[in-house]
Amino acid sequence: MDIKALEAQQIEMAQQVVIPSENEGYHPSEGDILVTFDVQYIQEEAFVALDVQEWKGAIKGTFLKKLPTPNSYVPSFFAFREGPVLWQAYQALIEEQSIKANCLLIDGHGIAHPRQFGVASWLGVKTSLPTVGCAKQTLLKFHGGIASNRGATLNIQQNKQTLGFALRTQTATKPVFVSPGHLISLSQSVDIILEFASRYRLPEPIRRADQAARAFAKNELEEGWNAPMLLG
DNA sequence: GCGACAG
DNA sequence: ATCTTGTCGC
Repeated sequence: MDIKALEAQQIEMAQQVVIPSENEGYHPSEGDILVTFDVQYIQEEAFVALDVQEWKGAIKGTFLKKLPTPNSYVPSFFAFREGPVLWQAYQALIEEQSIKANCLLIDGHGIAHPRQFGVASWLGVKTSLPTVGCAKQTLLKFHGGIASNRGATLNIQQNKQTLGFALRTQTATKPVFVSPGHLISLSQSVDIILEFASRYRLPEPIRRADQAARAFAKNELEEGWNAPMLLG
């Protein structure tokens, strides 16, 4: 892959990202469909899991799709590897299951990225849907300590602009890194992640998608629609 | 120049 | 992401 071309494309697409102010943009309503993505890779095959859940409502199930991976992974250009695969899987969810999302949750970054364009922003621009990124590692350095209680946050800034937060989802566990991808505010992004991370460090939909993708990659689940997995 | 670098 | 078991702790 040509890094210069990717960089140009990244900067061009980043200009399309919209991050509303605190009181505007997407705010989940009861019954909204939230779709959460995760991927496992074997060689150049991507095993994608889409967890479907209603806001304040039922866990609907998981859609599984196997796809070829078009691009290799280049650090800070993760969106170009995983983004197209997430996009294809979401199109299949619409076409095969007639399910459309009100908001997408991505295992990765939104605008908390060196060029403000993580995979959540990529998918947001492609779908014109609100997206939230939640990552286990940060790409941007930040200073200061974060309080140890659940709900504590620390701003992740670049050029004095807040791009996301380190968020403690459980008392005395490592924080996760939350940032809006598109069409949602910083504070709403944190609220959604905190709401979903009621018991573990990672939000439950991400855990479900991760587990489903792993089982799918091991051939323990079949491609297509799967009823909700039991237990936690 | 060297190391670090979401998934 | 993946290569990899049991073990410790809440």
